[in-house]
Amino acid sequence: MRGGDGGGTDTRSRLLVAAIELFGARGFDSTTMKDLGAHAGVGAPAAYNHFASKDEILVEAVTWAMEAFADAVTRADVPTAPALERLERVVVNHVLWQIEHFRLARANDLLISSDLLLRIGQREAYRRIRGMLRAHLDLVTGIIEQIWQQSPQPKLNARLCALAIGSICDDVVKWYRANGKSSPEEIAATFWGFSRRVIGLS
Amino acid sequence: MRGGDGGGTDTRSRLLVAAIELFGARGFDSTTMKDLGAHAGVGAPAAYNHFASKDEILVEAVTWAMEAFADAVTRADVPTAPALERLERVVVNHVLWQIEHFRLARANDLLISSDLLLRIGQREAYRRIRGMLRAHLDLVTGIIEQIWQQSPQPKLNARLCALAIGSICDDVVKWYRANGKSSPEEIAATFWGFSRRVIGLS
DNA sequence: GTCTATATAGCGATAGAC
DNA sequence: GTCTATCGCTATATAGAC
Repeated sequence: MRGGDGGGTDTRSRLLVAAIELFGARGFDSTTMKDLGAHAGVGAPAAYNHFASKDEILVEAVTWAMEAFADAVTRADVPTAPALERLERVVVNHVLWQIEHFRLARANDLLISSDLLLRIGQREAYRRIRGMLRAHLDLVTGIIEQIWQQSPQPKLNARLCALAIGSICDDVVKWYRANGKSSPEEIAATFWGFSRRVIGLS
Repeated sequence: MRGGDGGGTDTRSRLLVAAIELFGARGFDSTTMKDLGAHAGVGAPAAYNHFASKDEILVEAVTWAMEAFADAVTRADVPTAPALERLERVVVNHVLWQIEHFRLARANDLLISSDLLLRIGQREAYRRIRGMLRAHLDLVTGIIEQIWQQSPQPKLNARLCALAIGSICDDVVKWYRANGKSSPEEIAATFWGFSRRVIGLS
């Protein structure tokens, strides 16, 4: 866990960046220590001055990425604001984060959906990461229920709506390809429209 | 390409099943030829009596999986039916297929989103698979536009709506975990409700 | 068509010089 | 803190017996 500085400014942090980029692009197993080192401007053995193993690089990188996501989205929420505005901010922040850090986001999605951390025996890191994802889902679920208290929508399940919104936002990169002429802000606005309709608002 | 029989009934087809299951669960690189053979009841060298390489097993397996999806969803469409019914059938078939063949679906999602085929130099297979995905997206887009001709919805983009529906359906396995008590048919009905709202129907 | 044995290559990780 | 050299291991793929 260290001091929580996100990795410093030297070889160590460059290795974390390399891990995100290369694990996300090619996967964990087919990225070699030599690749990581080369991307950070050093040789393979130098990485072992900063991390105990390749597995540890993965854990630190994915943790760093998830905390960055939480900072940008979950922790940017203001619980006292009107519920509808809160949901809009969460959705827009989520979409913008996915677009601005698409390699990082893609790496996280791949690693999480393939249960890689479990496979290599990193149970504690796995639980921690999933806990952060669940916290985000809980936040969205709660906001949706709060919105419905003000304008009831009895036939829907807030948890499933939150999942639907999350599924759409996580796939934002596909949309960029399909609609390359739009700015990130326009894409975010489109997504906010989808989210409103998913939860039953006009 | 062979005769298009889907792999026969012997070791060859068991190897294809093993490839889907294991590539989907652990990824391509960390699944060994020994693993594949063991899952098919033979040793590692026996696989080379049926495939030229590990890469070829991947290409054949993912092609087989995509054709199975197209058979279940895209080709089950009846172009002369009412547009709204067509969309419902496509969405429901998509969801049910993802649930019934979740390992296969998951494997395909992982392999496609990681651009694995490109990485191992299988450009032709890559283009073919992406073409099949695009065909499905084109189908849904066309149906949505047809629906809007009957009840106009000018402010929305049909392509983006098709992408949104696809993103939700592809993530169905997450929902199964979050709502384990529902039957596949209930889940499919919920998804159809989401899809209707995404395209702006009540 | 499957096996055992093996060739060949590349991986993660370490030792020790600088 | 990084390097060169190397160990130990495992992977894909092949050769040849059955």
